[in-house]
Amino acid sequence: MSDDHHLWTPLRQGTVADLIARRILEVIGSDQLRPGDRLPPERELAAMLGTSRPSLREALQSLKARGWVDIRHGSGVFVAEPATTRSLREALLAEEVSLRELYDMREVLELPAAAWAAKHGDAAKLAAVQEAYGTMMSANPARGDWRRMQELDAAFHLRIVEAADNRFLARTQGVLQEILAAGMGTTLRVPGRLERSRGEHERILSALLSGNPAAARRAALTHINNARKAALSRLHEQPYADVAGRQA
Amino acid sequence: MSDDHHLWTPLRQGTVADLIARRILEVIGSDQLRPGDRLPPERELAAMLGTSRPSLREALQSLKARGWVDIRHGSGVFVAEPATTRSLREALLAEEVSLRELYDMREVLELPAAAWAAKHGDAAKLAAVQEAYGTMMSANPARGDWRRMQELDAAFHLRIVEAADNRFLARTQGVLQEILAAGMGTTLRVPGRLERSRGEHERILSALLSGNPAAARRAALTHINNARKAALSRLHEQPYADVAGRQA
DNA sequence: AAAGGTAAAGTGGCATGACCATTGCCGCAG
DNA sequence: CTGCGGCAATGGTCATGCCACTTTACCTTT
Repeated sequence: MSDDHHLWTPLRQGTVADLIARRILEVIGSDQLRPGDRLPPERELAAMLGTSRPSLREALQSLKARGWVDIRHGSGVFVAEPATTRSLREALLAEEVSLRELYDMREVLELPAAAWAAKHGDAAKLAAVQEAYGTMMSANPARGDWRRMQELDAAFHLRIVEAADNRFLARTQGVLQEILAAGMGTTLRVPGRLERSRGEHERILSALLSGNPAAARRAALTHINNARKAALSRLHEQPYADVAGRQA
Repeated sequence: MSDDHHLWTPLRQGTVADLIARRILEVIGSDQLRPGDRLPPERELAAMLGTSRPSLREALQSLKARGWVDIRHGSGVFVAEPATTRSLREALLAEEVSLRELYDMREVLELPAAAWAAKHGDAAKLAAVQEAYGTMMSANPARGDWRRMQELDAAFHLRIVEAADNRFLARTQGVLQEILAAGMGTTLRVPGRLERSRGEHERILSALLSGNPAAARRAALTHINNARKAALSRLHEQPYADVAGRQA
């Protein structure tokens, strides 16, 4: 059989509910409708779109799940605030796996990785670790650019795992970091955490460079445990302080 | 006015669609329904939940938007595969990972898993491990059904990891097993391997049931090392003999 | 016997229409 | 001017019927 199938696109793609959802997103995206604005009543909107009310409602549920609209019984459907959107998405990501599971997984991956890197890591990859360390140390946190600080931190740990010379391990660590970053902000903003973290990083690095697997393992464990504590304290304080009261 | 309002909780919280969605998530989260499984037909499920089909459909659209289910016109509603698992597998299949890396990864994942399962594993999940063990022992290898033997073996190890109560860990192990199975046949056909493997499994299981983390860890390490040797010896003989032509 | 087409059953997709529940406003009574 | 009661607007839920897609089994054709 030939590979012409990609030439033919369906006349109408997706279900009606999906089409409606996309259409509404277009309108919101084009600023014809701004956060806080009310959409037309379901009955009217369905008529305008030439569909039934159930189909429209399915589309609205989909948008609501993704945090784009806010449905209030008795008053109407409103375009949601962007802040609400973001926190909702984060909450959903966090719901998938708990913080405990994620940090336990860090132990599973990073302790053997540190040990292996110290034992077998070749010079080039260890140099990459060292370079990431240097970049991180020279970054200035005064500007409050926490996002960049987090990226540098993640890069440092990823270099270590890569030095362990196991692609499966490295890939898994990459996915773990993604989830961790998406589910919560950096833990470095916890008072005093940044300074302590730097010291811990230094201990890990020197253990790697001196080729001491046991020390590298211990240093990594200490670091992860402290990061875990910081993450938990951050959760207990004021999670999502900027959207307080707007939650469903 | 007094602050008694928190004493009074609404009889039923949220809309029916939301309740249904939460209910389905519970079922999925409790592992009674696994990725790839099909949900009951909409009509039946709606009847079981005591609601109407439109309400159920709204809930399904919400779950679909959040990536929990996969709805296929004409065939059914299926539990979706977590995005993390999918991306991991794709990335790993693209680049060819070596046997060494795969078996090293088994150590990384399964040693802590065995230790945790022995230490904290709840009775139900340990019972699942024992059941998998029984099924594996009662299977008759005389029929030469190596594919089934391998599946049972993989199931046994997966149950252990699941007993460690970490969903991220369990998913990663699932991907690892898939790749291991796709890349090479079972190592159980190596002469004498089946018998030795059974003894090793028995030692792991008894360590788990007696709640001895250190012993569980040692037993798992021994098992993996022996499996690695068998895999290597098999590789030198007739690599991929039994899976030729069965690949996608 | 193998290949292909066809019909039927199972399942999701969509529409209609009716009624219930909540909210917010407006007018009326005090 | 204030309070409250009712009414209209709007989302929430349900029942029912039919359409569209997928899959499977069977039957025809070669």
